[in-house]
Amino acid sequence: MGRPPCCDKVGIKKGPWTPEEDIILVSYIQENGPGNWREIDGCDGAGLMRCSKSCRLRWTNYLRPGIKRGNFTAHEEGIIVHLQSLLGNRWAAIASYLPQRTDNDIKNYWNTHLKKKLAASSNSSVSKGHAAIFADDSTTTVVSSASNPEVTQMAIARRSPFADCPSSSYASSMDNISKLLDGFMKTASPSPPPPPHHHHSYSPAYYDVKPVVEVSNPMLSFDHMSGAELACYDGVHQQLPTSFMEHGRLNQAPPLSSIENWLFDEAAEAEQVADLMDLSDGCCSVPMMF
DNA sequence: AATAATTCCAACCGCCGGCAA
DNA sequence: GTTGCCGGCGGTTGGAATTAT
Repeated sequence: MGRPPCCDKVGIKKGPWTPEEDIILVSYIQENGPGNWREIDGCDGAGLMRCSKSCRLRWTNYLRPGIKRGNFTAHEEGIIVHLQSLLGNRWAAIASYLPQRTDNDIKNYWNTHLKKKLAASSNSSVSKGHAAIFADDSTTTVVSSASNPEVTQMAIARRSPFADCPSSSYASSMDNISKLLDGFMKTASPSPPPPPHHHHSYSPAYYDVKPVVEVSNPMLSFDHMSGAELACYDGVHQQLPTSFMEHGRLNQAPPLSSIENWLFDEAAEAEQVADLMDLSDGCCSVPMMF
């Protein structure tokens, strides 16, 4: 016998999320923290007629803290290209090196941009051992694709259970949510967004209410006494969940292995080259090597 | 201005491993 | 030990947005 069955699929909503649903989901996670997806779905607590899977996806790919949206930088592009050559299509593993980007984002970017560039430049390959990057009209492309098991394992190991809580600051997502709320308030009736549901008890361990010491961002502050980042929800400053703290920017990344150092050193090198190319008005006839 | 083609990306689907009952 | 759910992952798709004709 396994676990009791999840809710049936009758009445489960699909398709694009509405601002109202986002608000409800954010409110629920604000109360309960990410991870209790089983309890979110349509037959239970949050009041969303969405399956837990859909909620998790919406959170991890769109609403979660620290997500950076918009164009990829040359640096990010270089890292993706480089790691893809080493790891293959292990988007989650690649995303662990770009905490501000979701695996879905990286996958989309690869499929819509980088793959084409790879195809376009595959005729003229230059290698440096395992991978070669080219510059063609302001872009970079990888050519070879030798898989490296050591790097693969390393990347997988980096994908911690808290990988959904990125090593970037909470602010960018608070910004996301702020924008979301702003957009919602503009379109919604004068009545406020639905209040958080309280089907689950408030957990002091998860959201400790702390006095605010310093506020540099309307939605984010910092408690020097505890070293905790405080998020402002509903006008109340609350300490971010432990998972956020452990993997937030306050937490230093684990020591890099030589291979990781190598990856980032070369990525940084690529960025410098890209910057130089930007300065030279996009003249990219010079091959860029990793 | 209208239509077609292309691009982009949010969301869904199916599979798998881990784990709870 | 077995069963079946949950969470995570990668592949795929549908439709909105953008660009080209």
